[in-house]
Amino acid sequence: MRLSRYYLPLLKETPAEAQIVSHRLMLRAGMIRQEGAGIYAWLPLGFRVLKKIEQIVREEQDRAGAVEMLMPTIQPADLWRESGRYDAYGKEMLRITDRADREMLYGPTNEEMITEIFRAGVRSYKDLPKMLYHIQWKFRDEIRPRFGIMRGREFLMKDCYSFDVDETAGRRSYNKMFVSYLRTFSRMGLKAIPMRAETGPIGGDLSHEFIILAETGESAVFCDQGLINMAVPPKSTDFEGDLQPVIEQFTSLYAATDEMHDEEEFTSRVNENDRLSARGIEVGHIFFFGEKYSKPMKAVVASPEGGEVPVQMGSYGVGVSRLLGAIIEAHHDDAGCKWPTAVAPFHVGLINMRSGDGPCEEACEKIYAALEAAGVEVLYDDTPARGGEKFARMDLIGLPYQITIGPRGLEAGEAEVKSRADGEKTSIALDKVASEIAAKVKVELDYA
RNA sequence: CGGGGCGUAGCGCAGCCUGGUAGCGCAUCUGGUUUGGGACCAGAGGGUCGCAAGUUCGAAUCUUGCCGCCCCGACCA
Repeated sequence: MRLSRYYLPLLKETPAEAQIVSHRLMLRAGMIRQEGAGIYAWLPLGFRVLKKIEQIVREEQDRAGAVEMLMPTIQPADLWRESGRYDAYGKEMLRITDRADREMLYGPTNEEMITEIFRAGVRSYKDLPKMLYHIQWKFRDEIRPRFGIMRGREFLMKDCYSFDVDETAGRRSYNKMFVSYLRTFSRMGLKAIPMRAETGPIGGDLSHEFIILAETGESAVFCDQGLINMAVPPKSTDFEGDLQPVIEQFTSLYAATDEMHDEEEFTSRVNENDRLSARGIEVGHIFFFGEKYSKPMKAVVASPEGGEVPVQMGSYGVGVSRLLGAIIEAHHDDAGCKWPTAVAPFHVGLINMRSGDGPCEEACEKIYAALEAAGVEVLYDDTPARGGEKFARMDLIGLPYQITIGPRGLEAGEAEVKSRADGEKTSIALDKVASEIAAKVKVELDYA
C-alpha cells in the first residue's frame, strides 16, 4: 500500500479525552474515530488490525473443533422472554420497536438465539457434541463507556456455545475452549492468565476470566507469579485428546479476580515472593452453565437411556475489538505502538527519504515490489514529507520493521532496517533486504 | 444513575468573571529556501462561538431550557 493513496489521519497532539495509552495511540495513529459515546468507526489502519485479530480467533476456534456461523445483530424480544432474560437484563439492553410495533433488541449476547437454532436441528445425543460460534457486533448500553474501544457500547465479540449430552462431556468442551483461549491470546503476543471468576448475569457454576495484566486494567487481580511464564499448549495439541492435565496445570496456581479473591487462601497457598496483586484487562470469559437455557427453552435430545434430557451448555466469549486496546497496552513505548507481527496492520514500513529523487524512488519501487511478491504487507511512505516526519509517523503506527532508503545508504548500496520491537538498526545490502525481511516476517507469522 | 467538568477553525486551546471588530499554536493551501528523527521565510484560506428561547441598542460573553461529550464511583467481552 502506498501511503499517498491510503487514508491515515494521524494526530500530532493527543486528544484531551483519551485517558489511557491505548486510546490515545489508537486516535493518534488514525485507527479509530469516535462517532458517539462508546461508538467508534474503524479507520483503515485499525480495521486491518481488527481483521487480523479476528482471524487468529477464528483459526483457534476452528482448531478446537468449533464451527463458525453468523447470527443477526437484531433479535426478537420473544426469544428472550422464553429464557426470562428480557426483563432481567435491564437497561443495558438496547430495545427497539419495528414499524409493526414488534419488540426487538440489538443483541448483547446470543445464548437464546443459539439455543433456538440448536433445538430446531438436533434431536439425539448422537448428534453431540457440538460447538458453534460467530464473530458479530454486540451492543450493550453501558452505564459508562470509557477508555475508547476498551469499553465501547458497540463492540466486536466472538461468542461460542457448546452443547453436550451430560456434564462430563460439557466439561470436555469447556476444556477445549480453555486451551483454545490460551493459544489465541499467546499468538497475539499477550500473556493471558485464566482466573476463577464469578458467573455474572449469564449464570452457571464453572467460569474463568482470561486477564491481561495492565496498569490500566479495570479489575483488580491476584495471582501466583508462576502463571505468567507458564508454557502455552503448542499448535500440535490434540483437542480430541485429554486436555484435563493442561487445565489442571493452569488452575493449580492461585489466580482470582477481586470478586473471587480470598486473601487467606492467597497468603497460605502462594509464597510471599510469588504473590502478584495487579490490575488486569478481561479479554475472554468462559462459562459452563448446564441447563440454564436449555431447560426453559426446551432444547432437549434423546438420551442413550431413552427419554429426553436438556442439553448441557457453555458459552465462551472473546472481546475481539477490546483486544486491540489490550495489545497496545502491552506493546508500546513513548513514540507509539509496537505491534507484534501477527496482528500488525502491515508487516513493513518502507521509507523513501527523498521522494522525487530518481535513484531513491527506483530503489524503493524495487524493494516494494519484491516484498509484495513475497507476500509481505508493506506500507510504502512515498509522500514528499521530510525524513524526520516519516520516521515519527512510522514509529507511531508501529509496524514491526522499517526499511529506510536514502541517498546516504544508496551510496553504500545498503538499506537501513529498524526493528520496532527493540529499536535495533542494521544495514542490509539493497538486493538482499527484501528477501531477508520477508524471511523474518515469515518466521514470526509461523510461530504458534 | 449519583458527583464533577467541558462544548469557540481539522486538532489543542485563549477570550466569558467585567456584553461592543473572534484570537493563538499546530495542521491546510501558494511561492521560495531546505531535506537522515515531527524545518525555515513570506503570503493565503478556513468560524451559523453545540442548539433554542430570553434580557439588551448590541450576546462567544448574562439568564433559562435542551442536546452532546469527558472524568470519578457501583455493573460488563
